[in-house]
Amino acid sequence: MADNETTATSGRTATLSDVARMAGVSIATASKAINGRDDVAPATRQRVLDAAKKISFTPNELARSLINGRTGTVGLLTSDLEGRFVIPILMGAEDAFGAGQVNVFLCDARGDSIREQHHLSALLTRRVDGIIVVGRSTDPRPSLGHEIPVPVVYAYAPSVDPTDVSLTPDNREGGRMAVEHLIACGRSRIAMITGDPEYAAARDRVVGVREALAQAGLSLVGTPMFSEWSEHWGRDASALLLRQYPDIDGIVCGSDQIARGVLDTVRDLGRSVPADVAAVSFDNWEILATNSRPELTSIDANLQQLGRTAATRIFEAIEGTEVTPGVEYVPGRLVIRGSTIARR
Amino acid sequence: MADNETTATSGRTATLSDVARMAGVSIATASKAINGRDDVAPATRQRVLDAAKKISFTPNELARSLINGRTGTVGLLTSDLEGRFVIPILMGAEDAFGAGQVNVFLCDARGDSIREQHHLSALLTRRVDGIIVVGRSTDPRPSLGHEIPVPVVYAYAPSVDPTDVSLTPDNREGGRMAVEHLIACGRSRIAMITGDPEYAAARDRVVGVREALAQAGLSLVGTPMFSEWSEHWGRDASALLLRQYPDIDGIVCGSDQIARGVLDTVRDLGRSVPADVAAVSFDNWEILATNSRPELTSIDANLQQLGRTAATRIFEAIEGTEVTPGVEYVPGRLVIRGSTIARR
DNA sequence: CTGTTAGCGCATTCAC
DNA sequence: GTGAATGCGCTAACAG
Repeated sequence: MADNETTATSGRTATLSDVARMAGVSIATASKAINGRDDVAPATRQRVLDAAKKISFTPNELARSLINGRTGTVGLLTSDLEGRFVIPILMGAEDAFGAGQVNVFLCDARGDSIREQHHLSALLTRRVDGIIVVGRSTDPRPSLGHEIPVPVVYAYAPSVDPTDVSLTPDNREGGRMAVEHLIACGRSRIAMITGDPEYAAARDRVVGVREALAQAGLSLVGTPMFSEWSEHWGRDASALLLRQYPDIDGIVCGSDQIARGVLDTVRDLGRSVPADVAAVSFDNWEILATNSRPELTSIDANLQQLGRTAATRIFEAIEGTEVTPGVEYVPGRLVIRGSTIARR
Repeated sequence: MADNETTATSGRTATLSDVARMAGVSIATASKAINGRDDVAPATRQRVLDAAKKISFTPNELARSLINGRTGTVGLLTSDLEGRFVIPILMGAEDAFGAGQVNVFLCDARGDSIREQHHLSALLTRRVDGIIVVGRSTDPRPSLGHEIPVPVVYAYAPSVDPTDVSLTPDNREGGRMAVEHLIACGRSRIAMITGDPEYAAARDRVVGVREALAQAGLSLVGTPMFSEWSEHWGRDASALLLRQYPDIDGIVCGSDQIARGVLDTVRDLGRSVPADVAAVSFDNWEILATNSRPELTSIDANLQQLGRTAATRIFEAIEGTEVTPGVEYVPGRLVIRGSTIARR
């Protein structure tokens, strides 16, 4: 039960020399045959391939990597405990790399810089070809520095160092999109309830919101309400807001969670969404957005796209292409649901 | 901008022989010095260490692995797109392995068996020391077979093959815990609303619920309501249920999402949770459980613990310890909040 | 204590 | 076309 026979002659995993011996050729020839080099006689190649299959030979990628200096692996260094951001990014990266071509080491630093350093050295020691650093907020994070011998791309949280390559959601543009959509829905008395003001995401969205309002000759009703990213806050803030400004007809919510709270309160107050008050939020966290009454119109940050782009940048850097440093802002997309446009 | 000088003499990453040359010793001695072997003169060791630091030498783990046959990596093969289950499991596994000691390749097969096969070969080619397979439900999944030369542990979704090693949440016991808690809260008219009957998780929990009720001389009010794992269903089902059996005083919900829907409806009907109706659910998905009114009492599947155990089993198998095959059921834990016991 | 020798598994010259 | 030789970076016996 303990030993896993490899269907083969030996008890160990088969090596190329096993294949060569079995096919009656040299290791070199076996290598060429298996790697599809064209300077091998068709008959010989077939013999080698048959032998390889028979003993279920699996090339040892470690040995290959040792030779050509590339491992076909990248490290994904994250601090995003919950995995809410990192997973879509990881999926996007896997897409871009092509499944099975490149493998990803996922390391969770738990927000601890010591642990991050440990993981970083582990990754370098394993000779990853590149590193994607995923932060847990869009606030700039410390750079890993330039002493790292492989390309590094910062995703979600940009690096504070402008000479690094960073990708982050365009929250300002997101704020604009939210307001433009509300205006398109015929709203003009628009307020904003958002999360923790310590977060750049919260502040950036407000900036965008104000810009779009100004451009339409409007301005925010009341001041943006900052506190926490929770349903509780959404409930409390909207109660206060609607009491103070009963004629509000549109609310931009800093997150789907906040929007859920807002919906609860509006409902409790006997008003209707979207007829009386329309709500648009951020994140497009499906589990929240598609289960509310009504469903939430929300701005998706396109994280999977962000992951794909990150992978592409890594690739380019590996290939030697010049990658322009700096922060690249990845646009979001508006997903329209029932909280802004009534279903019929 | 393109070249990353390694602070060192050459333009390439430093190797052990660079260190040796610089310290004026042989490669072998340098190796011993760096690896803390005790047959090196203190002075020599210091010279080597200094040299290594100066050219920022990083040992090449690939070369090491090639020699000792172990890579210190494991593969996490998942089909859980959303990452809701896989992330806690991954974190548990990282814990158990010890951060930095072992690195994890995370591969998402997207529920596609072709892609899974690709990832599997990629992992084997990279010579991972073990593989953890994480399913997206607790329904048994196909085995990867026994031809695999490294230990495999199935987590969350057990393997259909009883000779494989599997770990899965104990949903039956979870069902019992839920009912026992409701009974302890003084409830006796208990109903159940749960998700898709195709899921073993849904069925297993019902079994546990019935067992615990029977043991207390009670039985379920009505029949278990199966449909989907959504808030919508929770709302609809509870409306129906409470109309049919107005004297219900406890509801076991198949998931936190369903519970959220139930809470909405109970509230809409002018009844109070937990005073009139107590609700307990499954998953303890914090974002849902701690943001409702009242917060949800929920059964946590202890996935992080499950991940830790999975890693431990892999470890044991690698070390040659005999690991008993079969399905191991990991107990959950009850997290009590306001939906069963009123806050004061 | 230190250095020499021999590989780990494979790909790549370059003669034959 | 094929195979012997060389080396990727490192460790593990052995000699000295």
